[in-house]
Amino acid sequence: MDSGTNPPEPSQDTASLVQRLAGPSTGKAGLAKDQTEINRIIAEASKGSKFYENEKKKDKDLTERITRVLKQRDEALQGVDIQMERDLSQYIVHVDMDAFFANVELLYQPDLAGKPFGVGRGVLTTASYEARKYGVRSGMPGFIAEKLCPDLIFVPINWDRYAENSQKVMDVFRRYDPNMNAASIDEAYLNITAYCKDHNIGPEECVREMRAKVQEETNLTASAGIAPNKMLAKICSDKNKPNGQFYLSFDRKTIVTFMHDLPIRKIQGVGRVNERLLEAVGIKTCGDVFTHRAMLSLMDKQFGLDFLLKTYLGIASNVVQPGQREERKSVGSERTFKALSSKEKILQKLEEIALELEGDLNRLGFTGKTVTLKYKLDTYQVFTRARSFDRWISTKKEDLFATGKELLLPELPLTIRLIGLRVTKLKDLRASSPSGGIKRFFEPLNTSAQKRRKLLDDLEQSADLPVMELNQTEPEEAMPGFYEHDEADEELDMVVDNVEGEDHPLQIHATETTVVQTRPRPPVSAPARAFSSRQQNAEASTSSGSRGAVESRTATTSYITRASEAASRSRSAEPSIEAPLDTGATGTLQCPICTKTLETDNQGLNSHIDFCLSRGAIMAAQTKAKSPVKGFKSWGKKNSKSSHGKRKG
DNA sequence: GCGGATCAC
DNA sequence: TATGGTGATCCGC
Repeated sequence: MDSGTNPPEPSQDTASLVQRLAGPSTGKAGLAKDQTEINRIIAEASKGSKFYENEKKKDKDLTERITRVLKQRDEALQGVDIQMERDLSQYIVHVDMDAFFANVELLYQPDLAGKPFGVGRGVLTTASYEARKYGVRSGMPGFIAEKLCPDLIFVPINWDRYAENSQKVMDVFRRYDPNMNAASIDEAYLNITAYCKDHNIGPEECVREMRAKVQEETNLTASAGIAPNKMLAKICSDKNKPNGQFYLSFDRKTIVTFMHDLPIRKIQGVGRVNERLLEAVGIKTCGDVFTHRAMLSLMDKQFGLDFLLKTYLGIASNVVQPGQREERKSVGSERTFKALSSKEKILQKLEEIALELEGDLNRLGFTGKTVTLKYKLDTYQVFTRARSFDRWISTKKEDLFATGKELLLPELPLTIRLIGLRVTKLKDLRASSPSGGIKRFFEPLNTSAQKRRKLLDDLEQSADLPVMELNQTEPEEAMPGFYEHDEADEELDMVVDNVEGEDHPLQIHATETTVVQTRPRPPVSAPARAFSSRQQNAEASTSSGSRGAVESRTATTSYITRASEAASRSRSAEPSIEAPLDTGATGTLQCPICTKTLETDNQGLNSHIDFCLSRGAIMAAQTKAKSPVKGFKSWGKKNSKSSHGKRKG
């Protein structure tokens, strides 16, 4: 910007010095050119004076201090990495079946080979690889897929087939890790460390062998990722898909490099919405997290600094265990249909749903205390209405229907395209109840196999659960999800300890985490905030087995755009996303980390935050990580104010 | 506790 | 002309 003729080193100093000389009142309004010119004149006039020399020295000192701070910060983060290496001991594998539904269908309908087809109707759960060449993707509406590929063949869903084949596949996986975690019908996490050791083979060879076994026994192919933790393994399994595998070298440098250019969207828990929010603040890749760490620390409450930093460093849980306990939180049923306005017809749909729900509740052995009605208008706006009871509700269709009606009737008249009922605040009727045993728990579920749910429940149950676990312990303390608290936490704690030891402890007020929790953490992991909630979600969902689109995360352009448009259309306008920091503003700012009040501009604040970050932020983040997690919320207080009307169509 | 949102699959 | 279903979590009320 200014005198480019200066020697290399002073150039930077000069800029800040000039700024310093200009005094604290450099408003941002004046804007660059005028202000720089003014600053220059002031600097020129001050030259040679004692004041000038003193300021020069002060500026130099500050610059050096900042250099030290940055170095310290880098060392701290490096320290985390180094510590992390201690934890590179486990070979974690994520296996993902290739185009699972499509390839299973090929086993039953060989004439489909080489043809473009999709599984599903309204929305495709899977597209054959042939169809993908046309741009057809899972999650894509059928009519769009058809436009992309007029010859597309639509194959109806056959859950029985997928469940059966999934069983076979999982059985293979289990040979390599008895504690394998079936993350969904076509995905699993394994820890093959023990297997590799026992059989004296390397992880890559092991996985190659396993995938070959799968293919040999099921004629289905799988892709896999091998990495030191689940997050990385999952990302890696996508790298050489289909029918490939990717081994992420277990050294810090490789991991950091790997993460650096990785689109943040690849991280589990970062969906379309958060991708856009992060993009709006300049974060597209995991490396950008580091670049914008100062801003992110200010946005901690919204984004979850802890989660993002861990992600940037490639740190995540490496605990693999079967989806065990019955931690189901809800049972529900919903159906989409041609939009209806007639009260009678709508009630009929509701009754059908009530019947389905009754079946599900009884089959699964649950009741609950809260019933939630969900309906979607023909405008696609979704609403829910709930009612809680003091008692366990009756799971009889008539009673579910009655409650549903009670919730729905006041809303009418409406034009509705979906109705659903869900029961929450569950009670597990088959759990180690007062007198009963788990008796029917493993009893074969004979009925007609048309229900995918049942099949998948079978699937889960077949993962031999130790029976004793179930009746021995109080429901409360049979809490294995506890481990989900990954070792990363402990390691970070250690690192922080080290860093703290080097210097005087910086005061860290847990800014928003009211309490530093020393109590045992709640069931299931409570890692970072925000995104982590979705991680938990993913973890938890493994126990019930999800059954949605296979291979979902293949972003499609057009309809995604439309979806988000629709979403924002119903609200006010697109939230105008402004730079959260006024880059030139000077004033009283509060450091979000140490909560200290600072009289500085943004640059100063940034420097200060860097300072805090290098020593305290990680610890603070850890502290917070141990308490229940907050979210990834609206954009700060400033515009968080309700755009939140409760209107309905 | 309720309702809206987001996310995974 | 026709965009799914199940389950989980978080936040602001």
